[in-house]
Amino acid sequence: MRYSRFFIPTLREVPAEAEVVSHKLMLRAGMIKKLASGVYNYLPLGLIVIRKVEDIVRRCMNEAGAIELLMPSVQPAELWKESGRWNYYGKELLRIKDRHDREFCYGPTHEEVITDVVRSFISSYKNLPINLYQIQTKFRDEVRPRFGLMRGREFVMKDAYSFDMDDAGANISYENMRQAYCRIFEACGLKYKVVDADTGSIGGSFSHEFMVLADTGEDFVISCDSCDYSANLEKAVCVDEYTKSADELKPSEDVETPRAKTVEEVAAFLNVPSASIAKTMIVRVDEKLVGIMVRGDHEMNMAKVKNYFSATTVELASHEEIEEATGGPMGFSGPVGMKVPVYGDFAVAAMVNYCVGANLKETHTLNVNHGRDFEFADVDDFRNANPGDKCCQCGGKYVITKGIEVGHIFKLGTKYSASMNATFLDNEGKRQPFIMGCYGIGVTRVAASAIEQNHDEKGIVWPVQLAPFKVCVVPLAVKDEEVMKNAEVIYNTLNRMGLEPIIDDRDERAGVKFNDAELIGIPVRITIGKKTLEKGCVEITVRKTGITEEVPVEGCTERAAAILQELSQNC
RNA sequence: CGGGAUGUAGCGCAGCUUGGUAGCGUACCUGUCUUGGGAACAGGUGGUCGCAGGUUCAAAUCCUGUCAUCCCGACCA
Repeated sequence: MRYSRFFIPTLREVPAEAEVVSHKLMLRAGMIKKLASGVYNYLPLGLIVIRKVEDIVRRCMNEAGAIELLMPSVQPAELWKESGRWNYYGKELLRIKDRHDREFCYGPTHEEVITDVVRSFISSYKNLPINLYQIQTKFRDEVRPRFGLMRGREFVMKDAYSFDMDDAGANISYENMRQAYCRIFEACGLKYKVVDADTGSIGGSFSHEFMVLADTGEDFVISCDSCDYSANLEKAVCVDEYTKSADELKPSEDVETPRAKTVEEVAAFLNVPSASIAKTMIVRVDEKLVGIMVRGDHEMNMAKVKNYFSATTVELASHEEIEEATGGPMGFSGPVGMKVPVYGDFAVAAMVNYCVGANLKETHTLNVNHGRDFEFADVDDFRNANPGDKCCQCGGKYVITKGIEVGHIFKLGTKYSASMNATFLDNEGKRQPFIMGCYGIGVTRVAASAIEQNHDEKGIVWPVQLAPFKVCVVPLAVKDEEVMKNAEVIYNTLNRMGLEPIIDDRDERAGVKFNDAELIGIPVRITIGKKTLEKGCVEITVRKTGITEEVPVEGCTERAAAILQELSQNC
């Protein structure tokens, strides 16, 4: 590629809209351009990188025996009504109508469509298992798109769906995908972690997430410091490690706590540790209101609540609902006299003589005790894990790191095949629903997270595998015949060697070219200047280390190849 | 959806308090000169100041509404 004939609109300054590194650098490097909130143009340089990710994904998926197809991005409402998700999916589903007023949606995922395809054509166990995938643009009307490609509304995703005749087969398909995913992220040169995950609204029985570790990640990964357990925050199990204090129960008393609503405010006002306070959150589980109590220094985990009640929706109650449930205003809820059932976290169940809201304006009650003042409907794990908590597998300690979810695999079971009547005949001639799995990779998000993980103050430092160009040939004096002649020879040789070079043939000053090459993150730069050429040499600079070496013109391309080889192995 | 903020040239920003010819840097174009780390000089192109109302002789500036974007939170295969 010739730089002068290509289209890389780099920016010297960061557009004000960008907050995180990958977003800033993608804008500055001329990879993307925003069209609307969460909707981006993929400019040529960005597209090359996205295609690289797609190629790796495609290769690994094919090797794993999956078969590519392409489904429509616009889907009829009927299929979604059939699976029950038309109502369930909520506002994230972009619903549209055609000219005949028929309802459609822009596909956020394709379980319905693939199930429809498979039930139409596969009716015998002899054709199973099968794993079909596509790489396609999705649209999810996110409440708050942010961070550029990291959380866009429109994005490119690889989604695969497996169909098996029985549970054992489905487990094999799942494991097969898990391994394929590891190969994919390794091939992309990313540092990642596989974690236990909640199944969320896609449903199903178990699930793993693939997290790229980066400080700017939106997800928290809980892992154990002494075994291989890791899970996302929603899922990470908090064990009941508490022993109830044998302290004598004190009589309870109401105290006024003016203007103190939050646990921190109450703790500060009463001058007690927040761990001696129990907060009571009113949540709406489907249509029912319940109270959930967690220790003041803990956070309630909505996913755990949702799973405990096997609910479809769990939301924090509105102010009106809180008054309805407690008879008191928001901020002062407590379990005593509550009109709805109260559930306690393990940690609360071990507390004695604790402080709770009194269900009265600006009042809390001290020395409350369950068993005496109120009863729990049940006790379970309802909170987020904290660093230092006991590992649920080995008793080690949890540590917390940030990650970006780039892949998610689910074992779906018969969720869709049952609701959509997708069946086959088994070897006894009996009709059975397919056992399904689904497997997603955020292709555009992989590109963004690669930048989060690989950058410095000068710009992007692409892993060789994802670099839009592998070598940047920089002739310093475009008008110098000797320099240009050598640059062209080197460039052509690199091209023949398949090293995907770009030659910066622009009539720009050295600084401009160096800065752009560094910004867009080309792994290896070959600099051809008059001075070094007089010695029969060129310079090779490695983007990642910044180290420059002088090598003879003869053999400089082989040296570049060797460096690239080494770089891709170190990833 | 709750809270906060911002919309002025491709990008980054000033001007608004106290209404009176729309500015700076960068990018872009032309020329001279320069050429190993974002050169210099000279000249130039480009904006109905987000949009719609209102107040006023006069609105980027004041008022009302609206739209868009961003941040925090809630939510999220």
